[in-house]
Amino acid sequence: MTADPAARRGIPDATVARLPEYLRALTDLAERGITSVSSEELATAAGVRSAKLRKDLSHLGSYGVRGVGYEVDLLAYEISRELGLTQDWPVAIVGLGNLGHALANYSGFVTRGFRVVALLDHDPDIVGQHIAGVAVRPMDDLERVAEVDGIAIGVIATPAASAQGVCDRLVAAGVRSILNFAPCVLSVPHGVDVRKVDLSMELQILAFHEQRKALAARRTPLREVVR
Amino acid sequence: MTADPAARRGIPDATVARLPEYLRALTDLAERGITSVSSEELATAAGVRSAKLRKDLSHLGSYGVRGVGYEVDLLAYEISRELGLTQDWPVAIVGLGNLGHALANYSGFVTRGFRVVALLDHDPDIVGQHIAGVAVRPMDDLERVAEVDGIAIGVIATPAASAQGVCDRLVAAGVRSILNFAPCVLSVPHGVDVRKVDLSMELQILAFHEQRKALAARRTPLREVVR
DNA sequence: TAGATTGTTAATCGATTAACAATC
DNA sequence: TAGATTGTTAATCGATTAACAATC
Repeated sequence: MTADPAARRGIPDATVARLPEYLRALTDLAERGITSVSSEELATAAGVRSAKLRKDLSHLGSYGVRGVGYEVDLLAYEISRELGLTQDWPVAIVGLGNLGHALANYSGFVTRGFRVVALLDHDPDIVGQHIAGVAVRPMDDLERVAEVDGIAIGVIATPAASAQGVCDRLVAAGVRSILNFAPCVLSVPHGVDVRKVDLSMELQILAFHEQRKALAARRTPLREVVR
Repeated sequence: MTADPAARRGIPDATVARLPEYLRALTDLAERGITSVSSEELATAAGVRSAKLRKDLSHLGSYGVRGVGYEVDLLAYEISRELGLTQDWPVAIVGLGNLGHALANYSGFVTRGFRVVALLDHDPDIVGQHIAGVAVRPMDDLERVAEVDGIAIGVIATPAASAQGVCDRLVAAGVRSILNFAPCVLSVPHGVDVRKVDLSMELQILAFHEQRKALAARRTPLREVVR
């Protein structure tokens, strides 16, 4: 259909979601001085099956050597490039309560192409504070900051009630990628990506499985139950 | 195959992962005084299509009324029960750096059946501090705490290097559900559930899509690019 | 009854897996 | 060459979607 092969090259969402995990495993290996790795070894380090890993990597290109494996540095670089981590992405965090505060200090944000360049909060008591070396600015500055600093990714760490309003302003200011920590659904126009992290949702999913284990143990007490 | 229908009733993982979102939407509706909702309305509030919502709910039972919709309170209760939130789950948080600190104070953890009953840290400077009304205890207390308080869910918010060790001790102490915030893969025996939340992974997935949007805009400059 | 909306079916779509030919 | 491991194929599995009969 499309002539341009790069335009066609659609990497499946499930694969994209695993690339950061592969990259993390490769970084670990590199730090341990390991220069070459098989799909079997890398898959184990990333917590997947080797067939899935090879299938995933095949979407990026052919960076392995049959009979040998993958060169750690090369593969790490190719995944980084595919994920867009060879560029620099300016990030703004909106809402600096406990969670926003922790995010601003989170080392995983600073590394790998992300730069937290702006912190914004509504509360006059928080505005002016320095967190992780960055001054917290008032919400009024949002549009100016987005333009001047060229914010690519907005992190929303406000209460749910304010999240949609903040999101609307970020989008109006040209931000097309949103990471939402507020426990609510955000509606955005086409072309804007939202990813949601809801800490209590994860706990609830665990509770579901925990409950099933408790029920199963009660139903079939074949082994002794851990006290 | 199995005689017991409850044992057979396998709710798909994808459905379980959405139940907390439905529950959140229902709680919002209830707070706004809305007592009845159609699948179309609830689906919009939860950010999914109505067909998917109805399919998901059909796995729990038949709690709607044809031609009318769902009673908000009833459905919220049934989902809560299915998720195991009508019980009380004692939670321990290990590692009280910035993130662990934020988690201990996170209101989403306190509500809905979860009780943060224990905080543990390795650092003598942190041990003894009170966070969200709970005293931080030394790591040596882990096994005692797990038994005495009956910890059901362990939250790991330590650096990656310590995470597997902490996980092993939690599992040995009888904890079968782990929420891992450390950026590493944990290996656990069969019967133990691990869910992982990696904040930087989410950013990386956003960066991938952001990069594609930038490339697409460059390739086909049909509309003006937001400056 | 007429209108509305659920619960379910059947078709489609996408992801996973095992197996193996290709090839280092 | 012999041994090892990739990249790909084809089969399976599970999730999504649209459509509609059931039914309030």
